[in-house]
Amino acid sequence: MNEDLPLASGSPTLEDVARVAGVSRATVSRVINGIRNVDPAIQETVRQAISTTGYVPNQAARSLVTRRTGAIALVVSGAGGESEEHPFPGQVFADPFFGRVAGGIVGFLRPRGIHPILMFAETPEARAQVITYLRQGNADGAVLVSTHAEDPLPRLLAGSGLPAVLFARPAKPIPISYVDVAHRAGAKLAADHLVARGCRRVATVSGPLDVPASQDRLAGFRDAMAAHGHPYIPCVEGNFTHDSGEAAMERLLAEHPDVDGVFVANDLMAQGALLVLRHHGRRVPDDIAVVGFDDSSAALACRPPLTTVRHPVEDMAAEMARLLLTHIEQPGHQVTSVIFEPTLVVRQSA
Amino acid sequence: MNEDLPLASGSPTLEDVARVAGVSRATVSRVINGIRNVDPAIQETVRQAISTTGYVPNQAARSLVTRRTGAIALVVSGAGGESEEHPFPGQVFADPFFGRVAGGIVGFLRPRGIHPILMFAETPEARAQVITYLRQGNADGAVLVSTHAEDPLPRLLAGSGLPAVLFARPAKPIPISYVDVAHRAGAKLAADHLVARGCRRVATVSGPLDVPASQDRLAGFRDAMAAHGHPYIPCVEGNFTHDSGEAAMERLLAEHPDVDGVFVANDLMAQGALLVLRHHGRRVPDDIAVVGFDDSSAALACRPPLTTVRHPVEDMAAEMARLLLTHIEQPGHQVTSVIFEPTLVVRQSA
DNA sequence: CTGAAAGCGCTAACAT
DNA sequence: ATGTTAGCGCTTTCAG
Repeated sequence: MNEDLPLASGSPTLEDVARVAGVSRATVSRVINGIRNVDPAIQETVRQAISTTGYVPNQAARSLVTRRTGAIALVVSGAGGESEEHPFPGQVFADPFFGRVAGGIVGFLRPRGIHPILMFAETPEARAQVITYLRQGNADGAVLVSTHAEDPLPRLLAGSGLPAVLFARPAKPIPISYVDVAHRAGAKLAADHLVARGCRRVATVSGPLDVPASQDRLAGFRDAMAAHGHPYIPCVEGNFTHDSGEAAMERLLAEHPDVDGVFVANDLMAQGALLVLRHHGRRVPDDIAVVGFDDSSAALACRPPLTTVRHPVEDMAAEMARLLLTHIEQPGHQVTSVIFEPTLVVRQSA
Repeated sequence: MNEDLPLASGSPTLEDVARVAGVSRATVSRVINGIRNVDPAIQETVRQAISTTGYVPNQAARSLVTRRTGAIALVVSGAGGESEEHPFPGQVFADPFFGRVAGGIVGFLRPRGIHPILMFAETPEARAQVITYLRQGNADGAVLVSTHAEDPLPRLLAGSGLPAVLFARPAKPIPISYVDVAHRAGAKLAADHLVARGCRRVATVSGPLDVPASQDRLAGFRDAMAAHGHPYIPCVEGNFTHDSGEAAMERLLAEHPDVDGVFVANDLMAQGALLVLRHHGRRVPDDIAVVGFDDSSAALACRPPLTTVRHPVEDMAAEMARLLLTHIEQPGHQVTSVIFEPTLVVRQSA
């Protein structure tokens, strides 16, 4: 090994390492990429050379030939029209839900040396930019978390032929892979629990009814309650925000003052509902039991702590990443959906 | 323009566009990169060729020669030791604060065609990976949001010579650029407001006292209260979480039952404090006034809505991105800090 | 098991 | 104003 050859200025390249180790570029490349058929002694020499030179591979050069970037896009998308209202994108990120998704994705991808590029797609321009960005080969594929039913991005993605996976089933059938939770089963868990604890006059606060998740939670809840002999379940529609939960609960109380149990379609709304109940002097769970959905950080911030249906977001996000990787590695892989089972987390609100 | 030349398989390259347009690669490159000195007629021909071929530039090839990736790392970092506790990284993302940072960064960077790569650096390995990742040229620089005072990453980054900017002043002096808010001035705003509304027995809940932001908010509050003739201000330390806010308020009430005003060092803790006050039957703001810090989404979720010191997080994040870009473009640029002035947002809690 | 050589697609001197 | 030509640093046949 030639210890003291002059290195070119700038950061060392394969060439430099090869010269120091007294071998060819190809050999250095082989040891770096862990390809066998390299003499152990030479391997050692090369490793030495790598550390004495302080060599790090140049990802651009590598990508140019392998056609892989080691990055994927993590797209948070809305339906559009939000551009004028906010000076900054990504307000939606205030929901702790997205942090959980990000955590799940990174947990799976990071050990594999892959990293997510964060993109918001709240306007038509932003959506077009996402597609262009992927086409330029800045990322090998995309995972998409969509907040609105009318979001056109899933279709754009499916049409582009780029590897992509959605969080949640699209509102209209689109040939694209996705992961989701069994919303109906989760709602049934809530219904069974409320009935089991003796609630007789049960109502629900749903999410926005144009999104499949909300529809399914509502339908699942009503079906389960019907099976328990409660054919009519009053419902007020919310939009998954804290404030809408308050408003919905307020209305429910006005229209059905005697409710003794309520299933709220997500924890953030349930938190708002709890505030309203307390304000009206209703004791939870004694006067009225409340079950949420998600088991987000909001559930623990509630008083009393919220009994809720656990949405395994991190596991789902990890699966989404895994699915994306198979689509990237096997371009012809068939469209797949993976459904997770929710569980009930019993705390004190019901 | 030669409409019907055979295109190579795969996606079209500059070469293909050039052939179709009947010009050289260099000319096509010039029009794509908006370099003048190109005949308008030829420009038009080239644009035509680009759209007929469906050409999109290959970013890897471009990066290889320009030494720019058009990506920066957005690093959320902790002090370490969190690896065993959580199966997934980024739990900290539950705090809406990070969503605001991300929004501010993207708002500034996206129009410039730059995107953030999300990285969590909660363990020593993860931190090393961040450095390696940057060295490999996967990103042109990093913005760092650190959650703990003992985080070693700022120092690693400063030592590496890679372009980087911090959110918030590091606990110990490090030669690295950062943006921050005038914590003392913000705390003074809170103090002045509490005094002006007639509070006489004032206390505070601070953040973790090993981080400069907490120290400064506490010191600024105490100084301002002293100036108003209140030399002794009781303080209970929290850690910026909802739960710690509850615990702190509980303790404050036990030790100083007669407090009539409290400055809580962030909104999440203030939310917890408000819950405790209500539980103890204290009316807010009549019996006791509460002022928070941040003006995060939690402030509006409080009952009553929280009077708080607005932390201009999005603007600060945008500035952080701007600063990083200047460091990337001018490698020798001097270390800089930018301090933002907070404002008081008066709602109903004080 | 190792080396030589041919590009990957693009930009940027340098010529013209 | 446009074309020619050299690479950027790496992987990967193909020989040996």
